[in-house]
Amino acid sequence: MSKEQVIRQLVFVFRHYGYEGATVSRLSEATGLKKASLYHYFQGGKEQMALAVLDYIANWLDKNVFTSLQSDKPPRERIQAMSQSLDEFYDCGQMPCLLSVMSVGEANDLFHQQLEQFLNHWLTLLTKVVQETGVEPQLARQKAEDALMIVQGALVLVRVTNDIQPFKRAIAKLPQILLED
Amino acid sequence: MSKEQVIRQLVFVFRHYGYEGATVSRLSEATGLKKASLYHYFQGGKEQMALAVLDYIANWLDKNVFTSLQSDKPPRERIQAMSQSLDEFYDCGQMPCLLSVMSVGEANDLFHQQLEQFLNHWLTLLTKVVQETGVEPQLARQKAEDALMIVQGALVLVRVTNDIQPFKRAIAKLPQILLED
DNA sequence: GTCTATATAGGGATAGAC
DNA sequence: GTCTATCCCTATATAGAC
Repeated sequence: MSKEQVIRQLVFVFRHYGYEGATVSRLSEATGLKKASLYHYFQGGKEQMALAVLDYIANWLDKNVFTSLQSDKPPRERIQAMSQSLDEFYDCGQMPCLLSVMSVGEANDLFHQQLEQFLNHWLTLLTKVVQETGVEPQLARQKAEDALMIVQGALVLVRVTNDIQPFKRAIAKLPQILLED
Repeated sequence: MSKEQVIRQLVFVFRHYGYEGATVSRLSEATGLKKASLYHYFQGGKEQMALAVLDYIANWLDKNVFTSLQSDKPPRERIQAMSQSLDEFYDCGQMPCLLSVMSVGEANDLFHQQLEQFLNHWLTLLTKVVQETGVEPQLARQKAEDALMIVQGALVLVRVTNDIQPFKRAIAKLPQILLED
């Protein structure tokens, strides 16, 4: 089992249980590796496992979302590409976001820097795309924030109601939020 | 110290740390009561403390938000009253929402029923207000969902960026989301 | 690399004095 | 009602065999 395959299992646990809920026992069970083996891969312990997960997620989004945001296609197509990737990334809203679950409690103390940097990067890229459509910088930034807000909010609603429709609608609404209104 | 005052301190810890992060040690420190004293108030232990917190929050929102949603004033005024109460309830976005932090991991297993029932109640009341303005039931429900989504999403953004402006804007936008568009 | 076994700290929870 | 002292369990982490 490659290290990347291990990390993918860790991702699942951290996203669903949060940092404090992601016990080494659960991480061990999910990966099929005994605790000592996990510590062989990640000598910094659970904190390093979480960092590896954050890094993996940042790379995935960079490759699948941010790249298409920066392509040379028209803004609308780039937004649609992002929407599609997000639908996959959040598994139709059923997979929680690390930004949400890692910005709470002890995890927030440990990883705030990474989370903030990542979110700002995302917002900056989105703002640029909106600006290209002739929108003023400040308003473009607000639209970018609105877009991420509705996605994050939809994920909360889905978790609580077990209904993925709000997420589907939020994703479908992204072009309108960013390009119209 | 009255039991209500104790619960108010518990609320703070659960909202900021989530269920698994809200250790009895932290709860003890926050309330100024030693562990054994907490167990005197809440014989069901930490789970009962969380239930008391959920109950307290539900009552607060019922009294301060839901009541004004059901008043006999015009819809716009009721929405504005709700917005104002929410600004207070979330302390300008700096106080996390239990719906978000308790819908993760073990807490979600324990409290899903309460969370879902509460959220559905809120959505139903909001939907009714929107319907009164002549909007079809299905669209009214979507507007209600959009409103709660943007608030929940704003709370995530505030936690990660340490900037309360997105929350302020989300609150200010509620009348538009619910009554215009 | 992966395991069993174990060390150490902190979690939730209780007994019983005051 | 509140406390000190304590129990048991699980959490994180490590040692060392294979």
